[in-house]
Amino acid sequence: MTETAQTPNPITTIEQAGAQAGGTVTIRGWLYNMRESGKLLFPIFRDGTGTMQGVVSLKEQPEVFAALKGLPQESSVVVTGSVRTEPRAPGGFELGVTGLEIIQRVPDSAPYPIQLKEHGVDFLLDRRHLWIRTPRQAAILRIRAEAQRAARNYMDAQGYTQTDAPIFTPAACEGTTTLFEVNYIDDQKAYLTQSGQLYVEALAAALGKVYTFGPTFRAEKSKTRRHLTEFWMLEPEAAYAHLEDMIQLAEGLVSSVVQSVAKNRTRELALIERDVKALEKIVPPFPRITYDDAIKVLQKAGHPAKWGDDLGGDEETIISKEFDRPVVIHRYPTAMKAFYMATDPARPELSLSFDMIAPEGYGEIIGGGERLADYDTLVERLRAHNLPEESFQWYLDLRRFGSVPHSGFGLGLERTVAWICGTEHIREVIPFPRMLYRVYP
RNA sequence: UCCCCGGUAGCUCAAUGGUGGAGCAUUCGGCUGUUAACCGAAGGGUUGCUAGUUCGAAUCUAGCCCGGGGAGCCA
Repeated sequence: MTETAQTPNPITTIEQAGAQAGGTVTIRGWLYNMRESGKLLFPIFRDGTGTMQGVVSLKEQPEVFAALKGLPQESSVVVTGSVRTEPRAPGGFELGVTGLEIIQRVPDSAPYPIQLKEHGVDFLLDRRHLWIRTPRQAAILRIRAEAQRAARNYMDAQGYTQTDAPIFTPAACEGTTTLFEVNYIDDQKAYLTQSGQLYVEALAAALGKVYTFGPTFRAEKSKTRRHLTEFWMLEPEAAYAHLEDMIQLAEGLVSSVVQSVAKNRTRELALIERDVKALEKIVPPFPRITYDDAIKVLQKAGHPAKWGDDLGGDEETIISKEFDRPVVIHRYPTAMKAFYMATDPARPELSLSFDMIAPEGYGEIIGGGERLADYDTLVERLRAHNLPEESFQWYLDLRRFGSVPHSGFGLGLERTVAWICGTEHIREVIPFPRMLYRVYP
């Protein structure tokens, strides 16, 4: 592509174009769609920042008209024209096109596959690399970026240092879920991390308050709208922190992320038709109930739950529907939580754990709690969970050398963003979703 | 791994066991304010695969393949 900077008109983005009404600008992008009406063409351009309608009249711009007429969807173009206020145009502005440079013309023999109409999920996921060009998908990805930025800002402001846990790990962090095994160098086996949890504990003992924010992998055969095999998790961990500290941090983090998106991505939220009012209500403190009370709520709702049962998706939905904000459920039975979870000294059958359940049935977005600090108890738990002790020697070192109370949690980015966006499925909120039976494109 | 639903034109979907259709997309024609524009015409099919029942199967049966949703498990 040739450099077009020699054009006398300023190159601008569609997002910025409205501010230059009355002026002439150049936009570099793609032809999103085109409507024709006799001797008038209404091309709609997109450039990644938005879409803008153009107008070309045969009478006034015969050369541009001829070049544009019949140009297939998604052909790349550099267009020049005058920006003007136009109530009839979507967005309120339109571009009176006076110049057109076609960078690449999509061949007529193989037209762009994605139309401006509904498609099936399978079709779209097979063409995810093109699907992300549609305004809705682009808006969701911008909201994701805002959520990530806001999350980092909040953690940094709370005095947490961002660190990074390894992707290759020698063994499971938690014995329960399935791991992706990879061939490491010279016949060694390694696994893709399912959580940075253990490593972030070591980093907390080194740096005090830390968090990681990166991809994690779970080879679970889960086929639901809430699951991905590769997803991003933000995992804070703080030395000398207790359960209550983490619940408050989680409330602050989630509300800060939601408020930032509501404030800074209003255009995108409007485009995907998400009710901002529901988001503005997300301010701390969030409702909290104990696991004990959660069981009672379920029983009152006519659900045959009994103490000791795990809370599945249906149960979470029943509880979350009682509130219009995320709800914190804390102190689950020790038996149903990971081996490293600390127990409640007042009631040893309970763990100092908590989950945060998003409203509207989006499920668990946070899981965490206080960690076991005692060496002997931790060794007992490793054995009880049938975990290979030799792989955890470095982790046990954290209890040998200056063990302290410490706590943390994991926040699932995609579930959080899916809830904020109100998307049907979690796969829409990550650029290239990795799911059961789907690793293409 | 288990349970439920689906697979028909490029896409979204119709079609009582009796000649496989529509809208959109594509190509051609028309239209000076369109809003997934509209109007007219044309091309486009091994009905997921295999076997079976039947005079006759997109339709009924069995097996397999692929996809979706859910359970379990989890963020």
